[in-house]
Amino acid sequence: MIREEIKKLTEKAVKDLYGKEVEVRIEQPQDPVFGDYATNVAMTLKKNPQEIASQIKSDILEKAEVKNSFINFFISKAYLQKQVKEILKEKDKFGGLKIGKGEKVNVEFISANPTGPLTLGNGRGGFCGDVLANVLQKAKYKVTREYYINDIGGQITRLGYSYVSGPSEFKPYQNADIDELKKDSRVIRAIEEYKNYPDPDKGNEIGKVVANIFLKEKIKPIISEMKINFDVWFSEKSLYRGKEKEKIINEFQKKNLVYYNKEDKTLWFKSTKFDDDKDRVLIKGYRTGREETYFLSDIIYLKNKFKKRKFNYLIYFWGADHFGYINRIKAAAEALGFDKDKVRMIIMQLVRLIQQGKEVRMSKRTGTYVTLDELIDEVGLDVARFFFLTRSPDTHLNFDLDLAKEQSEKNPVYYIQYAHARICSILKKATVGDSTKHLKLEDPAELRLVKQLIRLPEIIEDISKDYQVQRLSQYAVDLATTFHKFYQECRVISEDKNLTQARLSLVLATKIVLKNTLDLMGISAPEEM
RNA sequence: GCCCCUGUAGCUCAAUGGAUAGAGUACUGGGCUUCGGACCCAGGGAUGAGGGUUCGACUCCUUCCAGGGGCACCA
Repeated sequence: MIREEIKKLTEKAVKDLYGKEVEVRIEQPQDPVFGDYATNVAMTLKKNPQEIASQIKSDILEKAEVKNSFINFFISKAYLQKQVKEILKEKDKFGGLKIGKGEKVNVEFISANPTGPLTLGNGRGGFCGDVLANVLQKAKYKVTREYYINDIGGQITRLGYSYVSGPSEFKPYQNADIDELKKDSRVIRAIEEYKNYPDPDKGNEIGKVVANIFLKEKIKPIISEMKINFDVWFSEKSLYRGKEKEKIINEFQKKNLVYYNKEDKTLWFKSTKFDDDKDRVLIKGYRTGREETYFLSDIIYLKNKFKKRKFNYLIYFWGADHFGYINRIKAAAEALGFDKDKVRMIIMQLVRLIQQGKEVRMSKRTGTYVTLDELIDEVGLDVARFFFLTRSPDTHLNFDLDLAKEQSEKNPVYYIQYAHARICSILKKATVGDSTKHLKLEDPAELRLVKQLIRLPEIIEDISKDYQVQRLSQYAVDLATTFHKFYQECRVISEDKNLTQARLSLVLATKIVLKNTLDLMGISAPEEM
């Protein structure tokens, strides 16, 4: 990676001159007159930039020039020409890094309750989670994509009751698919059983039957339509099969981190010892039904991930409504002796539905209900993915289906795909020869394109560090733009055989990088459009 | 009341504390006898308001204004 190499060169120069070990930051200037890469190290060290610049010598650089106290680096042609060959050699491996060192990462996302269809918010978290997982994999982390199924608890019980006493018992998804599922023989059987033995817990049984059907027949198909492959579907219920619950409570007792309230028979975890606002209940008291809180499940789950399955990092994609949960989960991690900094939550701001300029609440009855599969049907998967992937998680997303439909034809994703199709069309007209020979690439448009190509590993590195997935779509657009400009400036197939071969190699390299980028985003790279 | 997020061009969004704040879209005007015009080129337009830190602030701190989310023995 060129940025890495420049960084090392600069750090060495600083060390040789001043005997200091410093971490140098290499950035990319917006204006090309300031070079391809630049550093402000002279300013931060309060040293003479010219002195440092003169100390840096390498054939990867054409020059290192000082302007406004920055040191500006210009990459040499020879280096760029060589990089094209590298890309052709690495093919789909290009962009890959080793920084993950094979460490295990668990990325948990969507994890929607199996009590209703997937929403736009689930789509947002789903696509971002999936793409982050792809990127981390590319950076040599061992990634597990995981879906946590809430198949136990109040939601499920209420869902079950809604089949017995009508939809009003289950507000969030009134009418949603209830009539359809009421005709299902499995559901009918569960309802019959309930009627024969009207045990309060049976509501839970019906709920479980419905939830299972929902998961299998509604959620999983949409997820495969989203082109997301989960490695693990983890059942919350399964957490209670062994003795983990008791073990954890014992451990907390030994560490004096729990207390029991006799009056209402609740067991509390002292999360205030770890930066949480208040203590949290682990075992519920006066309510009927289940005694464990969701929080307790999550503690068992966390331990399962860290201890039993030996993950090095846990990443959670949550909606903003789960914000308050961060501290208590981190508190639990600390209490169990894990490093809380290895538990990372990515909070996605909520998606609101807008119609005719006003926010509307989801409701099937009023016809203002947009589900994820509806969106994908309407605009296509590539557009849907790109739509969510361009926005930073912090953006409060106002979703207007009419606007999305109207703009889908102009979506930048087509601009990127068009570049790919154009490349394929050129490559059909000629054969790329021996690319190990010297590639005579000298035109500014050619060199700009190569510089853009070799940024992919840098993007992977940046995303692996800060999880800002939107960098990737940003990059894809930049790359497509640079290619289209190159295409405008330089004719690929011409009388000049050497030049044609050099340019064909460059075009093929661009195809590889573009395809790798689109693959990471889960977006198709069409040969023709 | 306390905690978190947001406010950038008409609209939708970018910008690891860096140099002249970038794209798309919309609008205006140009460019194909040549590899795909779903393209390219040019133009006007923006950091909510005030203080502060810094050589340097959309970015960090602070006050205010506006919007969203959270503050459960729900998930």
